[in-house]
Amino acid sequence: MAEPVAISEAEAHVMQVLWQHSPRDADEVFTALPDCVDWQVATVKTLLNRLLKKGAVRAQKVGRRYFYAPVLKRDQWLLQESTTLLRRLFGGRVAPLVAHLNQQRRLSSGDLRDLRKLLGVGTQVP
Amino acid sequence: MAEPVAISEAEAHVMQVLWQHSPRDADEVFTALPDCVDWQVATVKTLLNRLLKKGAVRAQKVGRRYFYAPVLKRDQWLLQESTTLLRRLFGGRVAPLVAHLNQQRRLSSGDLRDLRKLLGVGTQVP
DNA sequence: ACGTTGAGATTACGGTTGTAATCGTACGGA
DNA sequence: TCCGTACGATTACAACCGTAATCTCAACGT
Repeated sequence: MAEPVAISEAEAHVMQVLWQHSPRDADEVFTALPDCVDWQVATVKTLLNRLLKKGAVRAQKVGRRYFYAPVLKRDQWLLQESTTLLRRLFGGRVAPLVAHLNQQRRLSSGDLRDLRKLLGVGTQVP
Repeated sequence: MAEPVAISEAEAHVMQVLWQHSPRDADEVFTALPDCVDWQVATVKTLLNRLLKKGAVRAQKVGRRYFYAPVLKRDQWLLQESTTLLRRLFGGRVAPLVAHLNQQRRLSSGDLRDLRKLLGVGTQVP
């Protein structure tokens, strides 16, 4: 049934690099982290262990070290986080979010174009 | 400058009732909470105090009790939470979120209609 | 004047999170 | 064979969170 594994902010950074490419060992995860994340290796190991305990990643021992791979799927995580936020803030629907962003002038013309394209609005006069 | 006052989940519930109507005292907040939130009055008072300390609400003493009102604006909060999530998950843009929901078949026809209306797609043949 | 009571203030306490340092130990090199 | 080293495992620790109970003191009623 897959209970909703809750991933913290920091843990999510680790997942991101594992989603990018896996399996990877702790050190590889460490070096693959974006520059904006400035941790010690020890921190990465802690997070990997927490993720293991949560069942969000799995580890395979090769020699003396472990290689980690995601168990939680990225799509599942995206959906979970998104719907949680939409529920908390906008009654679970996405249109009010877009409306809000629009009202607050936070939609670029690029955003609008992408959205229109998505919604099949492209069916105009060729 | 208004630093981004961070509101926790539980605190947000309290803010919601204050945004609905304010000022209110602790007891009024307590009774105005939705049924799904099942707290003791003490809990509400704790949260109100934490919000006070964070500067998210302000209190005015009348007789022996305090009446609370939001300082943090709802719109500001909505925008903050939304953009934070969009940044964390979708590179800060909203179209990929909608695309994802769509792919995962999480957009109802009502959602689609609302979105189209919002995006001025309504300009069709009358 | 005094006690009751009800409001806010203080304290509690276990869990999670961010961020590591340190410990223990198995492998590989000398 | 012995030692250093490089990993994972264990431990640390403060802040924040959810969730309250208890304490304290001022005001109201008698």
